[in-house]
Amino acid sequence: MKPPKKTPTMSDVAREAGVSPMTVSRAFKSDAYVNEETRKAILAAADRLGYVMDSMASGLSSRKTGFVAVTIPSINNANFADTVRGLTEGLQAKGLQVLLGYTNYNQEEEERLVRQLLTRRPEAIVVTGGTHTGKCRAMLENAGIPVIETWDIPADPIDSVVGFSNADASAKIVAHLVETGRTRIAFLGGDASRDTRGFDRRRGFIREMESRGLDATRLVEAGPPPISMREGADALARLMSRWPDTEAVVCVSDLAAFGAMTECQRRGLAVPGTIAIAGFGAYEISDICVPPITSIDPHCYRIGLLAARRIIDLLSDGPDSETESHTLVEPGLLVRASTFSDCNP
Amino acid sequence: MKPPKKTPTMSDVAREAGVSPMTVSRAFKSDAYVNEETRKAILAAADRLGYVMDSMASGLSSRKTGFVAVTIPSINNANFADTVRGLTEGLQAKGLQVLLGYTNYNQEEEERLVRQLLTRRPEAIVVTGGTHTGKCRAMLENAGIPVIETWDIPADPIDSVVGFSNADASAKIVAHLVETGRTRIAFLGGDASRDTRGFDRRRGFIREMESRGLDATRLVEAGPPPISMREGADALARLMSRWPDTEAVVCVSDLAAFGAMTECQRRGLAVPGTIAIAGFGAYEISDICVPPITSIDPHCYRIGLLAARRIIDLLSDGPDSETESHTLVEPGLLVRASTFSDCNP
DNA sequence: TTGAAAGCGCTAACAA
DNA sequence: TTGTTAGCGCTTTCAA
Repeated sequence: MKPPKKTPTMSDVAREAGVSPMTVSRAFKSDAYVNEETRKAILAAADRLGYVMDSMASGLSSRKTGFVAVTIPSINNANFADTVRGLTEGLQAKGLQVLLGYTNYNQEEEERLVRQLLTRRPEAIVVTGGTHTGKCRAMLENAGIPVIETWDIPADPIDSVVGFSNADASAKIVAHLVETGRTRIAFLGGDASRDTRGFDRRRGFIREMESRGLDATRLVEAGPPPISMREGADALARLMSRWPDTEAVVCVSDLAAFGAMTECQRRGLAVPGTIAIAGFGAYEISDICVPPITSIDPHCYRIGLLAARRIIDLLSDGPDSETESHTLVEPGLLVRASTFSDCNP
Repeated sequence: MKPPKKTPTMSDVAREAGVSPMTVSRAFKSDAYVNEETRKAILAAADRLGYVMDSMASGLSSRKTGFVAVTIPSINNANFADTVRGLTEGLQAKGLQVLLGYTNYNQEEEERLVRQLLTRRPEAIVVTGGTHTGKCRAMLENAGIPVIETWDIPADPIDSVVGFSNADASAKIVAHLVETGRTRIAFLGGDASRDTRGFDRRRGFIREMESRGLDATRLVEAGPPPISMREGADALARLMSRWPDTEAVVCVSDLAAFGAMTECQRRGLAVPGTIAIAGFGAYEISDICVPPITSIDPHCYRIGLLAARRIIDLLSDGPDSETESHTLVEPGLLVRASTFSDCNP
């Protein structure tokens, strides 16, 4: 299976085709001037030899690796996966390839990862969130490439931003719950210390509750992120034993929300009759479960796509920038039956 | 934000530290002989300059890029995400980095992707499944690196294999359903033509049904993969209108199974009383939903981990191979309340 | 323990 | 339209 012979190089192809290596190089870049017949002959020779370009060597020489580094908190999350899809698809047209890494929701891990990724000399880097360790931030600032922070509106951005306010998203949910008659509302999220975006959602919850003169102390912590469905269920159990008269729960994500809802089903608590439940993320499950769960759509795919556009814009050296340095992607409120009886099918 | 000065090179660090570039190179490889004080001075100089190694140049020179290429059908799937986690974590100790790409369950796309990935000169490549286009297979065979096929037991393996029989997994489910008294059993899956693993599960279903003398024609197609929860729900609706007396459904994945179950809830069909539902993949949702769904655990993370071990084994040039060329990871049957009343909580 | 020379596979820049 | 020269940033190999 493993032939001992080395992989052929451009010179091998050149010899096979009877041209110089440079001509082979041109033949592989579609935009270069090469005689059409020569190109055909070269491509045929390459095919005969099973030649595959070495884009590492190419990148070293041209100073264009074709990589865009991307960090996400977890690879096992449909939201971030959608953002990565948006990036991949948006970047593909320009021949840019995503180099992905995940941080496990951990800033030290992010620092390690960013260092490793920069080692590959990406042409741009996309990070999730706007909070980093000092060293990580310094590396990003000194990398000399476009940096895009996403999924957040950082107070002090490094460079470009494509994101939304997690706090405002929570506020939107609170407003909806209050408008539909609830006042005893709880927030179910992760430990305040680790998940910055989850923490922002919690902050937004507290701010909005207090601004409406409501009690904002019903806060249940479900452990470090990511919060699983199971943890959502357990947290709901704790919530109901501590504050049994709770009328609504704002969950840090749809996964926690769905877990909480299953716990309600097990306990015979009617949703939304006895307790209303809201999530975050517009995961498929919140749309299809019974009853469907009210959620916030952060437009994950779109965030990726806009980040890709911004990168392409920054990398094409014309000064005719068509994208903004800071792009706000306004999250949408999806009102569904878990908070609003008239929505019931 | 973007300093115009170029990123510093090893020579810059060497000058700053008053040594030769070669010594700097050694200082960064922990296993090389360098005076401890010299190393400290070099690392300090590197820090002062904000130096980050160029592993592309390093890879070109040493012929070791540190990449392991990995292709999965979809990035938005918890099962494949777990396999990637296993790979990433298993490879990390040896300083190998996963270079990930996804194929959208499409073999032409896989061919394109494999070509692109080989361009980066990975030291090994892991692919999902054992069916590829001819060109793709040829590229893999000629790449001169270890190739691991996963999530399948290919009839004609390219090189190493870490997987399981999708057909046998289905058969296991059928056996369980028949043993618990069902005979009118349906299979709910994707279009037969596209998703090879889904097709294998369907094949296993038919084989097992027929071997038990049961009718194996209740087959509903839910479109091209991936099958969403929504498609699972729609397919169940079609199933019940075509064969209303169906007693059990074997679904191609837990996501389809959960969608199907929500449809049952909407129609007032009792699960498992009226109809039993089984899935595949041991996704979290099948464990927590009400009732929990019987599933097959393919041990996704373990597949990734074992593939990583195999790669490390193959790459470390000692002939003392501790791993098998073909590793079978036996899937586990998770019997839960959606097929078995006594399991009800 | 350190350094000098050569070159990994490719492309920019120039020349023909 | 094609070729030549030089060199990208690093490591291998050999010598000191």
